Amino acid sequence: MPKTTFFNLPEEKRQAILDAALEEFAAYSYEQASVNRIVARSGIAKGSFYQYFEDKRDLYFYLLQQASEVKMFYLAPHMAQAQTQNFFTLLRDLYGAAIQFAMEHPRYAELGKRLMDSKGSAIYDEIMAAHADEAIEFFASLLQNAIDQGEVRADINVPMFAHLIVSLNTLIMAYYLEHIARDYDDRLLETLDSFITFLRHGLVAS
Amino acid sequence: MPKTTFFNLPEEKRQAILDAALEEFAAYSYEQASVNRIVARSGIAKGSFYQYFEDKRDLYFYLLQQASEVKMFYLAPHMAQAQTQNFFTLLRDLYGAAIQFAMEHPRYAELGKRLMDSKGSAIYDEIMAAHADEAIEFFASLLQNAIDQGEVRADINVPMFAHLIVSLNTLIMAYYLEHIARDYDDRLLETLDSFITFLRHGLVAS
DNA sequence: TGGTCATATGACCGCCTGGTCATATTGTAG
DNA sequence: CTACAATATGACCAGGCGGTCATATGACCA
Repeated sequence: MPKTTFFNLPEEKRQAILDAALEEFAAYSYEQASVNRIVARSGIAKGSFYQYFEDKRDLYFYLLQQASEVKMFYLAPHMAQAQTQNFFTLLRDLYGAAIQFAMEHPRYAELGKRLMDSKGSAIYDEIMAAHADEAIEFFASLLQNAIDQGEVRADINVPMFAHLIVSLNTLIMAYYLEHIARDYDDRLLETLDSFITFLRHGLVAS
Repeated sequence: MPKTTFFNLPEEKRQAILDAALEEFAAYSYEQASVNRIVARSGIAKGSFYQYFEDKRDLYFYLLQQASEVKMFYLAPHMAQAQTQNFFTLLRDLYGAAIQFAMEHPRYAELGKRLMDSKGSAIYDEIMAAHADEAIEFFASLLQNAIDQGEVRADINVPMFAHLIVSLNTLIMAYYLEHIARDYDDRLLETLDSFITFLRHGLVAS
C-alpha cells in the first residue's frame, strides 16, 4: 500500500503520478517497467517516489487493485444474475461487460493483459498464488450449475472448459478491440452473439 | 545467422552453447534473457559469444528458426492432408501433433510460448511483421475450404475464427500439459476428442 | 623454428536499473 | 520570528546489462 504521504498529496499531483505509472505498466511488463521513466513523466524527483511508495511493487499492486475494482464494477451486476439467467446469455453479458470495461478504461485493460502475458514470471506466480484463479473457480461453478440445469452437456471436463471460458474472454476481447472496433460500435452485439452461438452449437454445418 | 566460427566449433561445444541458450530463452523473454547467464552456463568467455553470434538477437532468431523447423516436421504430414481430410479430423490431428511436439521438445515449446506472451514488445512485432501471421492465413483458408465443402457453417466471421483456432491450439496445449499430463498419456486422444466435439457441436445440451 | 591466421579470453565501456540518504524546502503552530 | 515536523530533492550506490577490444593461445604450414 502507498504511504500516507501519498494520500496527503493534492489530488492533481496524485493523479499525475498514477497516470504516469499506469501508462508505464500498460506499456511494459512489471520487470521492464522503469521507475525512472515514471518519475520523469510525472515530474517528481526520484526520492519523492520512495516517500510515496515502498517500492515499485507497491505501486504496481496498488494499480492492479484499482483496475480490478473498476472491472468488478462492470461485472458485478451480471454476476448477481448467475442463479437466474440462462448460462449462455449470462456469458454473453459478462463478455460484453468486460469489453465495455476495456473500451472505457483501455489503460487498465492493457495493464491486465500485460499481467496475463507474464505467465512464468515471479510476479505472475505470486499474484496467482494469492488470488488462486478466482475467475476460473467462478466459471467452473457456473458451468456446473448449467449442467445441473440441463443447459450444458454433462460429459464435459468442467475445470478444462472453465479455464477455456476465461481465456476465451480475453481472446475475444483482444480480437474485437484490435480487428473490429476500438470504440463503441453496434458490431459488438453482433460479434458477441456470433461468438456465443459458436459456444452453444459449435462450428459444424447443421 | 551465427558466424562461420560457430559452425566450425566441435559438435559438443556447439550443442552446449545452444542448450544453455535455449534454457535461457525458454525461461526468460527475449528482453530479460541474459547473455551473461548464457555464457556462464555454457562455460565460454563473453568475448567468445560475440565471435559466434552477431548479437543476442542473432542467437535468438537462430533458435526460433530451429524450433519452427522441428515443429513443422510434426505438422507437415497433417497439413499435406488439408485437401482430403475432414476439417475437424484434420484439426484434431494438427492439435495432437502440436502437443506431441511440445512433449518431445519442451524447451522449444516454451520458447514459442514465451514469444507468444510477448505481444506488445518490439521483438514480437518484428517477428510478426516478417511472418505476417502465416498460421492464421493457413487456418483461414482451411476454414473457407470447410465452408465450401459444407462442413462448417457459412455464417461465421472467417478471420475471427481462424484467429480463434490458432489461439485455441496454444490454449489447449498449455492446459493439457499443465493440468492433465506432462508426458505421453492415453488421455491425450480423449482430451482432444472432447475438445473437437466442442468445436463441432458446442456446449449446449442436445 | 618461425610466421601466420583463426580462435579464445576477460577486463572494460557506457548505460540503465531499483533503491538510499543527507540535505534543502515548505507548512504550520507557538 | 522561531522551532519543529513533514515533505521534496537529486546526487549517489552497487549491480546488471549488451557489447567491444587488445591481447593471449593454439593450430597449421614453411
